[in-house]
Amino acid sequence: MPGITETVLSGLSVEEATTMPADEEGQTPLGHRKSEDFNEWYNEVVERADLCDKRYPVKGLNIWTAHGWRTMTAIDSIIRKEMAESGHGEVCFPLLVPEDQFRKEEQHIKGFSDEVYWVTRAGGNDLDVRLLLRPTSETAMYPIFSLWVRSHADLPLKLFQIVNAFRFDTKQTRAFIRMREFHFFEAHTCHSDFEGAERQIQEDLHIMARLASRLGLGFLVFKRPDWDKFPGAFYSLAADTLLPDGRTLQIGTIHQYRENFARAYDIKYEAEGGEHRHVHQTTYGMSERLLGAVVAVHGDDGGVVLPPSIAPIQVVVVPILAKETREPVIAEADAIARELQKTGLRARLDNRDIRPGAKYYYWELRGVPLRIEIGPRDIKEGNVVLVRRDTRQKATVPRVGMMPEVRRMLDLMAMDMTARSVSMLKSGVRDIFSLDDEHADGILRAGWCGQDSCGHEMEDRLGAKLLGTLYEKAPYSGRCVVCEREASEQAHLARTY
RNA sequence: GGGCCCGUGGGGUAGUCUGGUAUCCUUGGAGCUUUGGGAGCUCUUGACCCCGGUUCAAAUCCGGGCGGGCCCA
Repeated sequence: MPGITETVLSGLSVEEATTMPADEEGQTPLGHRKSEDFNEWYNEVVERADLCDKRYPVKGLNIWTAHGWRTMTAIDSIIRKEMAESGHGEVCFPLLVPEDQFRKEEQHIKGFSDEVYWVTRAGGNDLDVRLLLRPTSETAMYPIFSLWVRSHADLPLKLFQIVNAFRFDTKQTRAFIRMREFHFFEAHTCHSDFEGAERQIQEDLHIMARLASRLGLGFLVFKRPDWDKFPGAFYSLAADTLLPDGRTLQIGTIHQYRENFARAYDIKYEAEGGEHRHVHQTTYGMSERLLGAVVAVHGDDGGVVLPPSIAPIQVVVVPILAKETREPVIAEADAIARELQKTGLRARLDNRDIRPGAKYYYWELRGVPLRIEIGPRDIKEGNVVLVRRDTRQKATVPRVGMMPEVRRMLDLMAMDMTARSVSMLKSGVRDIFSLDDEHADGILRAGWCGQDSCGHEMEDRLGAKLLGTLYEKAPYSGRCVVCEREASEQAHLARTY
């Protein structure tokens, strides 16, 4: 990546990038280093970067702060745009689901009943029909879908909502990654046949790819093993990204339901020939984990690093003030900020009365992609200083015509972030040929005959979860690491979040 | 599911064993001053998770509750 940057910035004055703002004693702005203690680093950075407040007195429920929420809703905006372009309508169903409605699809109940929150009383009386807080909205939506879908002309039905959902997860909670109340995107579609649903899944995968690219996240799509598919699904696909500690994080899921839910909820249409058929359904789910992944993958010892696409502030202008040159410098910095805003960038002037260095640390912690410094010296020379957040590379560029340079640097940063994440993912995949092989953290790849029993054996012996087989299959011929029968696929395993 | 640890200003902590004035850092507020990578000084706001017990006296000891963290399966 330095190669790319140097090429593009050639002709400009580029200073050596300072890798990390460690002081002489080696102290970093945060109390923990990402490379040494990822867990502590993550827990500290989400709060210090002002993305959330974890002091709400209920475990697993955090507060979205203004900065965190703007970042999350920026991700939502990308999703909404994708939904609009692919012909999905946005809806918003109620949070509460009546118990009897919930109980209609057997596998689905089995999968979720241990995790649901119940509302059993209201206004001092016990409820006749208990209500539950949606853990996902199939059971809220599908009885209504059966009213909405009447004929083939109503299909495909493509809807989505972005709402909060609740799951009483007993595992350790973690900001954005495992919450009991979480910010949830769910698309639900109905199709006249299986092929229609399959085409929908292809569209979802393309959306996943574009979104991940905008977030600078590398990912792999797996077909989950049967025992790990979504409760009620015919099959499940999942997008997993790799975090720096070698564990994977599921950031998106796509499910083929076939007619499973349609039968349980009686969602039928009249076909052109007059006969009545059940619809085929799919769902596509993502959550605030997208933000968690961005923080975990891109952050460094100085704080969060946000991709320009979702940064609430993309460029911060820091004036270098001195007593006698104060007014002209602020005026110039303000002019720059306004110009940036006119070109459509989210820019902000920081004219607080604190030292510039303090501002650098402050905005770096919050992940602002680009900083512009302007002081008396720059004004005299007709320059400004641009500083990238990810590499901390500084470039001095002429004040006249700086706007294209700002754009270019943001674009470069976005591309480099994606490239780094993809390369980290690639280098994190390792082949093993025996269950006794020493193996590092990361994604382990091993020949698999496809039998459940061999899959479980791998999980047990390797202490990892079977993510599944790659959805886009690479040709493979080898032997199952457990039973040594011929294998035409590779199982992928990892410790997961 | 099993085990371990911990609750002290907004955040991080000392004090708890051995009961008696609650420590330090940071943050917040005011002022002076300073500004090309976290400046300094002065003043200032702010805390012992809850309930009960023992005691002249409880952050400290005892019991219960609630909350939180970590490890293993």
